[in-house]
Amino acid sequence: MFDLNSLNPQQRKAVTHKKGPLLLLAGAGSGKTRVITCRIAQLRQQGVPAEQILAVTFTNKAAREMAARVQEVVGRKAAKGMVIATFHSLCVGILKVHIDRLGFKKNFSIYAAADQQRLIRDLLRGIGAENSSKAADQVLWRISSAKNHLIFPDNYQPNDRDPLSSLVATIYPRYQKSLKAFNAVDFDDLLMFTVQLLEQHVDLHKHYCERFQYQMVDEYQDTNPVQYRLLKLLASTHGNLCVVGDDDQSIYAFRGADIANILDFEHDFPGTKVIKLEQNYRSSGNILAAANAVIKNNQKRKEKALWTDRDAGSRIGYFLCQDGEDEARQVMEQIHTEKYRGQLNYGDFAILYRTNSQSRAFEEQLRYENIPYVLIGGQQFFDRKEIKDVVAYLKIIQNPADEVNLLRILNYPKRGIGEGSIDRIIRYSADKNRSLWKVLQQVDQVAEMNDRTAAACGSFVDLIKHYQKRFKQPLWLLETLQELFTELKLAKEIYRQEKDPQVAQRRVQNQEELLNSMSIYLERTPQPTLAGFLERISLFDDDAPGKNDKESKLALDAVTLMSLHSSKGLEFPVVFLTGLEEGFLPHKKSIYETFDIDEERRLCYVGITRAQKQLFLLGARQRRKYGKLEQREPSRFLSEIPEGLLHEFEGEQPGNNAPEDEAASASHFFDNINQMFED
DNA sequence: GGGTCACCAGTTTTT
DNA sequence: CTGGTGACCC
Repeated sequence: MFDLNSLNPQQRKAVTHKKGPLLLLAGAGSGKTRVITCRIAQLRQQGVPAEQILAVTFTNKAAREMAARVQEVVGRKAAKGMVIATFHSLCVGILKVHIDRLGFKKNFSIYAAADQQRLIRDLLRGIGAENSSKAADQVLWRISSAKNHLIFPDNYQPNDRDPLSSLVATIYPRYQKSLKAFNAVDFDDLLMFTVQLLEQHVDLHKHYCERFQYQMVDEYQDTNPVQYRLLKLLASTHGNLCVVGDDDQSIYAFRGADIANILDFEHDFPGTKVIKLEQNYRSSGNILAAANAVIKNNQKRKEKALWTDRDAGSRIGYFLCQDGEDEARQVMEQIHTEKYRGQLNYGDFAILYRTNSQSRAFEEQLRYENIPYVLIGGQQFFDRKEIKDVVAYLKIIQNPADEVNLLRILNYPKRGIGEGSIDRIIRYSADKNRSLWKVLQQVDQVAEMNDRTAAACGSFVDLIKHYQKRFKQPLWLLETLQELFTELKLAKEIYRQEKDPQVAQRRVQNQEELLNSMSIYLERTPQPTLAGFLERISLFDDDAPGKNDKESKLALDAVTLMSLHSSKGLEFPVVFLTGLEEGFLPHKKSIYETFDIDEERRLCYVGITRAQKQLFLLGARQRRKYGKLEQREPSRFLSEIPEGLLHEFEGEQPGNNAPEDEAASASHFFDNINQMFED
């Protein structure tokens, strides 16, 4: 168990709160995860059955960590039956049981971005609209945003002033209809349909209110309107809703998060008890003072101020650099100095920036200096073509109605079903109003289908049916997957297509990661099924020990490079907050288009509060952008930090004569060459 | 079906 | 300046 005396007074109050709505305003580094786990333990101790406890997070990582810590505190047995899940997996769990009430079959597929985009592009082509990936993304973005606001296709109102919205009004209903025909739902549907189910079916609503009498929500400031509605529904009978969050760290407005959810919580849930956690256990005094000074410029916020009983620590370094390269070099210099001075590892440093494109200058410099680094963000494992191809097979085996994925693999690897034949099959399917899968099974009825193509379709159908049977054997999932790889000769196909053998090898290895993923799934799941495996990977609950996993990346001893958004929730002894210039932070879009400087300020606040011991702020006087040199102004947020907290450095002297510069970098270059030979 | 070239756009992104 | 995409050609 845990010791109440080890908590500070506010934490203790939060942990012992039992009934009624609770708003926990948890500042950065205030030990909120600890409070959540202890509160769950406390509830159990007071006799609340595990089954009645629900804890919701945004990310799989957060859910996994919370589950692990709860188990640590209360023990495995007392934790059994609790639901600690992401919003999405909670909803999948509910839909898996009840989605037939919405007219879907229970083996429904989940469409991720790539599947969605393919479908939207098909639909755009169908109405003769511009079918570029960017047009599709725009439409998709609007549909997603509608769904986040619980606007169903028949309620979508196009806006006369906005040409895109009339296109969306056309596409959205068709998109939704296609999804249903394919027995598929997208990520936003998972939430929207769950809300719909609970709103339309009183018995289900009642059932889940009784089931989950105590709810805890982490990162509540990031909830969007659907999530809010879902929580409101679940809390409507017993109302023991405890939300934890920090309005100052709300940085996801662009994807629908509504900061009003946390600001208005007391109003929305009458009788709310509010507790502020303001003692910070992460950062030194100067860092907190800077963070507080910046964030207090936001008007709409819950008043709070972080404090610590630790030392002020060293002052915050500010480097006004000549340009982007100079900025990168200053960071390197500080890494060398601080690493030596503080006996630190490379893993203790993080370089943060507003936009991912800013990582390049740092990457180049780090590589030049032979400093190990990891780049967080970028292409996701399951977004890679070779992975999507294999997953498409699995999805078809599970749900042959899924036509987006069916078309993806019908002729991959090539089996002699050309574009023309595919067109004829699609047209026949549309004419007769029969599913593609059905048409493929009676392909001889399609006119103008030559025998060879018909035979190819036949063997494709047989292949899928064969594996449908094979994958029903839960004990042989891994072997069957291996068998599928071998039968499809996927590795061969990749080597054939990809000229660069190294790239090809990497892609084959990526596919093999999927086998690892499966074997981990088998180890952890008492009753494994193909559907269960697909659900995991569709929800990005990526167990693959892949190099692209944020957690395993952070385990290496390497400097971390990531966007401010990705950094939320993490901490590092030394943090470099880079690109502190007008146009980057605040970003120019926020200045001229969305007019939400406050969100940028929160982003800055998130960056500052990642630092434990040492914070460096950097910005450049000029920067090369889109090929030409641009003058830059220091960020307005810098002037919000009291001067006494800062220690200002100048970067390279302006007008440094070129010859000297070249000589310096040349000698550096030879140093590195020499080092290489010494190894 | 694949390779090349011209053109365009350029914030953040869990699930 | 880059990377990604679409059109076009073999």
